[in-house]
Amino acid sequence: MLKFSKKADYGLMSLQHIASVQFGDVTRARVVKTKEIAEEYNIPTELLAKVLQTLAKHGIIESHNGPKGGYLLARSADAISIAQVLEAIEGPLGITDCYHDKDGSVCLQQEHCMIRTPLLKVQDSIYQLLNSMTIEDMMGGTPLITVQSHPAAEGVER
Amino acid sequence: MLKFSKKADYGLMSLQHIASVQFGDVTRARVVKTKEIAEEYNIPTELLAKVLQTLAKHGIIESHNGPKGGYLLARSADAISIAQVLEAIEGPLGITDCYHDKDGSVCLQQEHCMIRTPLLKVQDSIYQLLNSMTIEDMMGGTPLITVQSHPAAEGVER
DNA sequence: TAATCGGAGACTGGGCTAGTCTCCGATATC
DNA sequence: GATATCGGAGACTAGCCCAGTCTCCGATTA
Repeated sequence: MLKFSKKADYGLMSLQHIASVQFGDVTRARVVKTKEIAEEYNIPTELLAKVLQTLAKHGIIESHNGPKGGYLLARSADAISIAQVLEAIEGPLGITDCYHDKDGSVCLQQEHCMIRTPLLKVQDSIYQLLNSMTIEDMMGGTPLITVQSHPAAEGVER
Repeated sequence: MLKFSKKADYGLMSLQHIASVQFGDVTRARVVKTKEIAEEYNIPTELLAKVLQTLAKHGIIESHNGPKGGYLLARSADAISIAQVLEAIEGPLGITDCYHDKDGSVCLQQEHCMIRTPLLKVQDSIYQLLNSMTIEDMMGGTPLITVQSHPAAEGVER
């Protein structure tokens, strides 16, 4: 449950890789080709291409065509949050359907639904969590995120 | 992305309903029938039946057969966390596949995967969040969960 | 002008989700 | 003890979406 898609995994891996090539060792900074990432991480090249195209379209990475082309981060690694990457690849974050009913589809349960508001808070908390972590945090550094427990719920057994 | 399944929604709604019937007004405490919930919230009866059976099998609610039968919470509402409900219905929480490779399937990316550890921390944080909120929190009370931001990531634009 | 990049869209197979159907067993009531 | 009303359970189906493939195009550099 609550699983990331493979595309999201591939996207995060790629960004971490690009960041490490681009910023890890200044003397070797260069653009990164799709094929290079695909081979290193055993990802199907053409699927990865789609993921990178999506990230480029959302302004997270820059694309450069032609021979010697490839991708670069569009901004520094600490300015790219996991939430941004996930939203680019998988669309808007939404724990339940009823928070983005673009079309006319109305939640059949809404007349008596009591759980909408509490779940919205959960969703916001998850979003904050994902938005507070960046690509930089995934490069060797250990993330320092903690969650403040709800006092009334302490001691819920597992 | 990161969406709950409909079954999970139905399960949470049902538990909130059962809890409010059972504990909301002591003079009217009674067992709750599947059909009653299904009709009130416009949920397909037989699908809801499956969800409730699953919750019963996991010891979250008690079933009573026969006429005048139905369901009751197996413990108080503040002892049932959202995480427990989700795990019962959707299986173990796992943001990425590679955290529960029961069978021999091995992550093809694992040899160079740098994002495993950081993502595990994200997963734990989400779990804590879901485990700190209970059915009781969904009954009128507003949940008080907050997330402590990662200092280095503050100011990441959206 | 040719080789090497990314851009983009159509297409497909498979697995999962949501929902249906059917039959069974337990129990309360008369 | 017969019967009606509950839950228990498993097979089945339709549809959606994810993952991955194929193909062709445009841009750029040498």
